[in-house]
Amino acid sequence: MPTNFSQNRGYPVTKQIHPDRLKRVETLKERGIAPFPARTPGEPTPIQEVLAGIEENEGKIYWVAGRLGQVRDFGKLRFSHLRDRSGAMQIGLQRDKLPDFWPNRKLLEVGDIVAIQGELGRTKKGEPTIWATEVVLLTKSLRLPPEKWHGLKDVEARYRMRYVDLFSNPEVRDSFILRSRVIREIRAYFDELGYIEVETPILHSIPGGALARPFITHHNTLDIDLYLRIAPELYLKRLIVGGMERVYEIGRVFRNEGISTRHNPEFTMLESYEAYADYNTVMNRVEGLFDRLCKNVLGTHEIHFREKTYNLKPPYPKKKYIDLFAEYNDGLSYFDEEGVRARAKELGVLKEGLSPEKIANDVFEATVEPHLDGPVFVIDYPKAICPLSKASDEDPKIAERFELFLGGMELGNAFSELNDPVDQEQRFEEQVRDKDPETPGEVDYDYVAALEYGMPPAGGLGIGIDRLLMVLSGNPSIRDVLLFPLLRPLPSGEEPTLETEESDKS
RNA sequence: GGGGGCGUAGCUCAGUCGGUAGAGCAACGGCCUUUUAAGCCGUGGGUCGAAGGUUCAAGUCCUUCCGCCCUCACCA
Repeated sequence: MPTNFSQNRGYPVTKQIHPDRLKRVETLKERGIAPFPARTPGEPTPIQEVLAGIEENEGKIYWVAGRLGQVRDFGKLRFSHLRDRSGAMQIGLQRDKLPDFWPNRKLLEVGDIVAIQGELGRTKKGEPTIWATEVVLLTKSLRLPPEKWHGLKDVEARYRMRYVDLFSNPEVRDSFILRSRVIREIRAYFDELGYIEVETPILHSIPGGALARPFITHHNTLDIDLYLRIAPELYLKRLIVGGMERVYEIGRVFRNEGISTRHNPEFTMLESYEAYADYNTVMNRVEGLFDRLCKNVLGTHEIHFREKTYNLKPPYPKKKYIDLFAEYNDGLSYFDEEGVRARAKELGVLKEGLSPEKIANDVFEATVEPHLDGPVFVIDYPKAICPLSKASDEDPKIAERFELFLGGMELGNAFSELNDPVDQEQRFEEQVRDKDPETPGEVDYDYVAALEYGMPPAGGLGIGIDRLLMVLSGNPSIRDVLLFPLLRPLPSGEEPTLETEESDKS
């Protein structure tokens, strides 16, 4: 009962070891065939390559290696498919071509990893086939694979046993190949703009750069608590102070918060900072990046996500936060404290003890965000809710900040970076006075010191890579773009030994 | 944390009004040299997520618990 993960009786899947397969391991050994040999014979050719050259290469000899599919047995002839990382193709085993192997043919079965040497040809119906002249078992599979036609559907089993999901549902692998290509293309984009890719600490002594509860850990030798980073922001801006001028980091951040279709406690963030730029520059960068991803990776600007279609051809509309606020709240002014308060109460989002700006922002999130399918830049946020953003030269109440919405989700956050050390220090100290558990408990004075040396005007960007991939790949849940999403661990228990297994069966 | 849904064979799923636990694929034993969800003959396989309760009788009804999914809340 492998997918009855919930039953409280220890390791859940050992029962899947198939007794007949264990016996076949013994038979193999008796016949002098290693079930888990160290060496792979020949040099396997990727199946995709074999198939691509079939017209000119028919009759040539190839080694291919991969996982064996279901066997179709005709007595003196057996067909199966073989799948490797690049694709799948048919192999044909004929008694007359495999006199030595033939008595052992039934020791090889679906799920085993094998290498096959043989001549590339076709069947009577034209199916490209390698007619084996050598068959070498590389790894015996002890568990029954999921059903050939439906694959593995049970979502919990798919996430917990992604290794099975990947080989039994080939389209899953495609999502992760897409992920790899998108990230490579992001790097190429920033590299070509002269950005330097950097790696900054993940263990922080003061969590900062975002508002979120951190994970706490402990360093034994120093005997101090450390925090897994909630954002790389403050370190990256130190590099701007240091004169690196254009830097980006793609890395994991950790937030000790809820899990949902849009949230995983660890996720991948892109952050970039560019000196002598402002948030307008950054909007151009985002458009350039998305345009490039569409052209070079997807081959289209039209994407489908959660039953809706989006066009990612730039430019994207820019809408002012204040205007959107009024638009979806009957013309109510963001700055009308009493009106906003009443509206929050009416919506049921009013919480006591919050600043007027935060109340207003809750109203914004309740009334405006559901309508932001995007792509759209929401620009010019009230400065009071943007502690790391620079105020507009024209209007000191407005911060030069934008958030990017796409697919109804907040995908990115960016601003003209606040580089006034006095202003920054005051804002940090206000945060510390606030007893909100998500605000830092300590001012990062070292970061303030960095600003005191002088940080050039800069535009910074943060994009949630996983959410971006959800939209680009059309997967509605963040778990489908994470190879190993966080699930509650199974109850620990004694894993039965194989001997126990056998005696259980008898 | 609230609400809703789900959990039955290795996998995918049925299971009516409470009345002996089902199918397809997979597995096991055979036959077959052109199949590709191969076909044909035969066989085995279940603590129905767990515990408790109601009942003559529970996969089915009730309670509690476990896990997963969706949703709301939360979420720079």
